Amino acid sequence: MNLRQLSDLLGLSQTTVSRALNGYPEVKPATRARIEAAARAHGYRPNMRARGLATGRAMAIGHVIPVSTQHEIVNPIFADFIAGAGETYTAAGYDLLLSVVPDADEAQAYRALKARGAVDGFILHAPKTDDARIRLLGDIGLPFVVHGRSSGVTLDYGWLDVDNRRAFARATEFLIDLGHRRIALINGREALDFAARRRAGYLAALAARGIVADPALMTSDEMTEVSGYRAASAMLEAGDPPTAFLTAALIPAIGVRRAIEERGLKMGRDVSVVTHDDDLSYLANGDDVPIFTATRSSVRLAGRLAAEMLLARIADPAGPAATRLLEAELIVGRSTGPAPGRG
Amino acid sequence: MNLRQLSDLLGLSQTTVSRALNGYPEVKPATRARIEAAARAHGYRPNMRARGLATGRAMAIGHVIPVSTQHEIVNPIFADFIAGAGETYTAAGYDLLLSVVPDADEAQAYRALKARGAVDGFILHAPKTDDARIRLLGDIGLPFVVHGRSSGVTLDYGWLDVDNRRAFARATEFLIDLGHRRIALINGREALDFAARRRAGYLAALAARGIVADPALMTSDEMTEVSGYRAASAMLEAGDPPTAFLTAALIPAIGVRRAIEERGLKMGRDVSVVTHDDDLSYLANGDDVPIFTATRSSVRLAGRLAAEMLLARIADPAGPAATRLLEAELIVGRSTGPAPGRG
DNA sequence: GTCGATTTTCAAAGCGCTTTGATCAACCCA
DNA sequence: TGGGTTGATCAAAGCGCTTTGAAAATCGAC
Repeated sequence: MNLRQLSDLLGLSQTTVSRALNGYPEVKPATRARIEAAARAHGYRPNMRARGLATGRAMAIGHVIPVSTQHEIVNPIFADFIAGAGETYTAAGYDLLLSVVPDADEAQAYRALKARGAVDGFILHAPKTDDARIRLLGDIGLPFVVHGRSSGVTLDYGWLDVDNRRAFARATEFLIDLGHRRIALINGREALDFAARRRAGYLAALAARGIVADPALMTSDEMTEVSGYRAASAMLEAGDPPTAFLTAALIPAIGVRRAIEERGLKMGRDVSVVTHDDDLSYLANGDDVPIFTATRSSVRLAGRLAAEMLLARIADPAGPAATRLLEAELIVGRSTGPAPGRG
Repeated sequence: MNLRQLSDLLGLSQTTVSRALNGYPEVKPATRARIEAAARAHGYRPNMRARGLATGRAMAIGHVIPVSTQHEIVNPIFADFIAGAGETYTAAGYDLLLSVVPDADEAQAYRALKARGAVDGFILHAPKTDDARIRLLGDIGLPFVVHGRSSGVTLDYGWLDVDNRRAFARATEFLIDLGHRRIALINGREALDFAARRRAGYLAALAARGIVADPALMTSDEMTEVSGYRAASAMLEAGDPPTAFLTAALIPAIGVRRAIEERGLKMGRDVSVVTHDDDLSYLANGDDVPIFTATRSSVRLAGRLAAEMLLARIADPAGPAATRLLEAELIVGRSTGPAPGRG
């Protein structure tokens, strides 16, 4: 059923039917009611391509996911973010267009989406320090919001981020307060902006308490179980091992726990662990009492909020881009305790 | 840059330019080359809405993700599947349209996508036993492929599935061969078809060896770390605890390991664990030697293959729907060993 | 009843593309 | 030299919608 058929059926012009359905005021209430009833009865839905062609709007938001043999951006965090953003889009009548591309083609993918008129805006994931994609999106000219920030980019752009620096500084202070001095940082890849900020927070907190950072206690890698396990294993085997670990996500934290327990040590007693927790729906950090002490910030909520910011900007592209900084909470679980020998 | 501008620029008609770019034969090679060069130089890309309107094809595939307060389908498996399917779509010039809807609206979401002409086909995720959505999609009339199967649905439909029954039967036999008799099944929600099949495989293997299944050793729940932990904890505390666990995914298996080690037991020595492993990119089951003995089948590959099947069907909708059954491999890791007392 | 103002409805153009049917030029063979 | 083919290009219609500008219907006041 298309607009012409519907309007023929009603004995009205397409104009009137279109206006009635789109809420324009110049339609007699009785007529509007009749039209709406007929539309509902016949399950009429405007063809989105035709409408898009006429209005110039795609009613869709683009998310470009680069896949690489090197790094995995297809991670669980992404799934929850998408779910959050998707809820917002659906409620607002927007679709979510996912473009999975080899990472070498990422820039092309953004350009193509714009040139084909496929989307009205973008969300940019996992920004790196001084991320060239932000400038690219600026050039392209469609509204966009960055999930995270990118130090070094001077452009005015919209973003939504967690205060990663603060979160990791607080986590580090928390461990120092428990008497820990040998605190390891198992970080994500520090080319990623959020990882660099976390490291800065960690270093600042150590420095503030007069603790000299030990390069041997800092690693930066993909956030997988195995990388957490490997890094922690190596550090625990070395002389003067850490008494506490700070990890970038729950999954590497699970690897760290494996390394700890494999050595007959007990997490929370012999070795403490604090992780960042993205509050993923299917990977809860325990229930009543969290397994891991963590800096927590819901990535799903971030998705919802970022989507709202983007839709707002699409609706009104004027003015400076909005930014929003979320605070992570520090939740105490069973993975931390006083440094050994300080009971 | 649109088609008219490009053809004006070249002094040709839109017809000729369109034909040249779409590979039709009735264009002089020299002209075609000139057109292609100009198109490339100006970054011309056909507006997908206009093209879709003219051709009647959306060049997009719909994935509907129901979100619920009850169950989490937004799971890590989904992310990897999407990544696999997305690669195929991109290579074929298709887009991936993700629709995140409250689960009560799922049927409406499919209908709306069709009515709005937004997609050329669907992939259906996580089918339940006798899943009504399959009939719905049949009614709707757009091609679709189910990731999984649905017992009880008589309709002829396309699907791609892992032989879950066989996989879990083999895993169970493997444990029996190691001397285990008290084998627990920590299953996914058995309303989901794949979970029901796994249970059937497990029960069949026990029965074949004359072992009476114990209802106290079978649970069925969301596949989270916590649910794995809880189920395993309860069973280990009870009288006559299991000596081996079979879990539905890596994440609950991690919960099971936590329960085991929390009791001072050692996984692989005191208690064995076999899990299904979807071979997720960011949640590898160890590296050289797997952490968990597992039935492994790449969900990302499944995504790629399912997408190929769907695109093939869109290209040629005639004939019976294709189906494909993948075999899971049984890989031996460090989480299994002889039943205690049989060393 | 009439006239101007206000509602309400309509016809038609246009969004950017594909595709049908026609035109025009070039070619071949009788 | 002319008519039938073939090859290359074009003008125009149409996809289903929104939106502009005009027309028709209704209304209020005299």
